[in-house]
Amino acid sequence: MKLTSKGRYAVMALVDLARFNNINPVSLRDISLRQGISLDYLEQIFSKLRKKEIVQSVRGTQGGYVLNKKAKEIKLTNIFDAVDEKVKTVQCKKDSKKGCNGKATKCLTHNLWDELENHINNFFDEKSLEDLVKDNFERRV
Amino acid sequence: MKLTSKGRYAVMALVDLARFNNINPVSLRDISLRQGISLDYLEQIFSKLRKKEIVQSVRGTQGGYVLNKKAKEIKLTNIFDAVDEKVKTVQCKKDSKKGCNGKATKCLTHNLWDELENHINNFFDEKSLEDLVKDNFERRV
DNA sequence: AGATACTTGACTATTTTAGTCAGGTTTATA
DNA sequence: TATAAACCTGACTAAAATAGTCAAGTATCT
Repeated sequence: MKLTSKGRYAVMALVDLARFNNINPVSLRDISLRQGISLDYLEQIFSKLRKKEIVQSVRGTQGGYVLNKKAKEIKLTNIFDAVDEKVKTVQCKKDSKKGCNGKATKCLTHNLWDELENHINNFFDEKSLEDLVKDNFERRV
Repeated sequence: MKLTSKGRYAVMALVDLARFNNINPVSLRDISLRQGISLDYLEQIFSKLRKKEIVQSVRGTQGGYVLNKKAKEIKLTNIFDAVDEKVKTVQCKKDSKKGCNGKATKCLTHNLWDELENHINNFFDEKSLEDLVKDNFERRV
């Protein structure tokens, strides 16, 4: 089980963005330079973040991106969701009423994966962008 | 982020094994049939489980596998570890003394991924094979 | 007008996953 | 002792996912 770069980059970029947010739109170019992430890749990522209304874009010179909500209201869940980084533990198809994979009963470990999924999602639900920025600021002092 | 089949299969197979453990060695063929996992793939998985001393093999006719420890003492951590299913969140190389990726400071989200890793591992550390077998038995009653 | 920066979609190399396949070795039992 | 059940090992591979790149725009500030 591995977290993908896309998810990590999205979070890194948003933390970077959040730190400068109050002043001006932040250009992807700046984020790219500061965080060492390819500009083209960032564009893909921000396109998704925009569609999910996590950021707003400002076109033209001096343009860039701005948070679309307060940092406090942006949870990790939202970010991962936007870039299609879902936690997925169970493959069992749920269409058959009670069982997994067409069998009559749930597979031996069905509940386990459900629990795990909840456990991880709880973590993501609780952490907000604001938390991350704060944590970062404090470490630096 | 996705759990791979190898990890899921390993856990499923061990739960299956644990249920019959007290009587006789359980053959992979039986597990394969009951759980719908390819025999060849199971062999790969059990080879790893054996090397990490989670199971013991009994060769020859009527042979199979037996748990090498009490179900209570086998934690999910051990299982995932054995089949190389580690939770890996951070890519940052740790060799540079304080920073990530050769930079002077930790990357903006370093602590976050560490926390997440711990959060997930806590879950794995606490769940034992026994818990899973019990949970399964209770559901069935 | 020109530069900056967003926007979109197609393309691709690499890696990982999820197995398969082939050819063993060991041992209980008929 | 022959044979079949079952473990054991390593090499191979198709398919999917990942991590990007590339190209060709469009919008807007100065």
